[in-house]
Amino acid sequence: MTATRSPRPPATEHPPASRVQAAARPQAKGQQTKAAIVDVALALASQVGLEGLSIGALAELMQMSKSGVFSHFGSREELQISVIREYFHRFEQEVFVPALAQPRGLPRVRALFANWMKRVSLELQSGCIFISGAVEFDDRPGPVRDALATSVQAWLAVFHRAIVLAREQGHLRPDTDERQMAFEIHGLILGLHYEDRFLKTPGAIDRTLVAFDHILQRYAQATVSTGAPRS
Amino acid sequence: MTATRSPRPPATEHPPASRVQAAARPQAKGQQTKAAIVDVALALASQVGLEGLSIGALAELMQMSKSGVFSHFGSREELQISVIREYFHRFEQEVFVPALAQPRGLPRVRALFANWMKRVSLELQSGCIFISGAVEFDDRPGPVRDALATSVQAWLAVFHRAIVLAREQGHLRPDTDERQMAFEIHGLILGLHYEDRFLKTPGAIDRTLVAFDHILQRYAQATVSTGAPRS
DNA sequence: GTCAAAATAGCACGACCGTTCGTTTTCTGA
DNA sequence: TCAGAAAACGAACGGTCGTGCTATTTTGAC
Repeated sequence: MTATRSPRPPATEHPPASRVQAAARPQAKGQQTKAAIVDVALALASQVGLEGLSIGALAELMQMSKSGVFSHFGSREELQISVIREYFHRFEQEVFVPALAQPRGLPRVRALFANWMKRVSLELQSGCIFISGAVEFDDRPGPVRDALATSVQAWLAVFHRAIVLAREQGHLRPDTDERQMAFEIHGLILGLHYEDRFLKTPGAIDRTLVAFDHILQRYAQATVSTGAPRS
Repeated sequence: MTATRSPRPPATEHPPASRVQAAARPQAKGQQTKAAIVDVALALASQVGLEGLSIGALAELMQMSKSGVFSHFGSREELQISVIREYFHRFEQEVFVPALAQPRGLPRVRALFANWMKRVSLELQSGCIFISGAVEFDDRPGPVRDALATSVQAWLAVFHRAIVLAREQGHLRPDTDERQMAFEIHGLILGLHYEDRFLKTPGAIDRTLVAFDHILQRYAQATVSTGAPRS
């Protein structure tokens, strides 16, 4: 409580200058350890949730002392926020970046959706923090919730942008309400997460694909190919 | 899924015979207290989740001792299961039962959906345990998870049944895949919960209503009125 | 009013929680 | 090589957790 100063360990934050010999001395020991902790913490939080993430359990997995782990973050909240940032980064790398290989428009939207599905279904054994976190923090204000909401909104904005591009490319009907379409697709992802991961409904993935097609059929410009030939 | 019979536990447990003078001696003191505890526990769990539900906090709210609360359940898991059963019961009373006033078919489906939306959106300040619980227990096997899944599946089966009736009434296209339709609507509810309750996206309710209309337009029998004139 | 049974209280337990702090080890750069 | 800094440790604190146990109180039927 006192702690008016908070010495602010530089987190990852800004790697100030250094950067020089790059490969040779990639980062100080501390940063390296911290990254390893966040890595394990993310895996742990994917199983037990951000709220279930405990420093003791994390220390055991890391074969470190509790205080050793703790000192890298200064508080549990900061650890949670680090995990959220890391998850966002991976989400970008594994969902967004690969989809850029597809041309603007419906093909890219399809790729984004397919990658997104993978992140959420049982294919990955680990859960989606953006979904579990939303439930855990939906009426618990604070910096963790803020970080989570910011990350999610950033991703949703990216997806929305891809839809806008698809309309501009003429792949979607000119009167398409892109936000409405994004909302409907987001619902599909949440449905997939629920039915596949919790209820383990057989065929949930296929249902999601069919539903996605239904949405596309509604919004797609009839005279133009919707992109993927079959697959 | 299994649940060939569903023995229908009458809420609290078995009030074996008694039942006789009904109104005069409604229930033993213990049952009464237990019901009051479950009532408060449900409200608490709606805010902090089933995992966040703690006997200590509950005892304080009840102005009872921890052991006094505890002895009614024998374990925390049993408390959680009691809460789930109570939530299911209220869900039935507030979502399902009122919709029976509507005639079979699309009108009843619409009513079910409208009541379901209310349960999930911010109108009620308390969260939906079927949704938060799914995330908390999606990879945590055990009796609590089982109770939760059973309740959810029972409700989804009811909703599915209403759709089947709607098709049989000729309100939906004869080739309607009722499970697919139910899946898509379930996704809408989850989307509403996420965007309204967590992201607080403005207009989430309207987006949900529009999306519901889109689904109806896809599946509805074109030659027949879809039921509700406007509302 | 009596008395057994049911309900509740009180207390203690071991475990784990996040956090603090002083010490010790390890790393790093000149 | 060696000092200074960074990192990790270890023990402890005050809490809360679920759960046993034994008293004590309350209840309800006779």
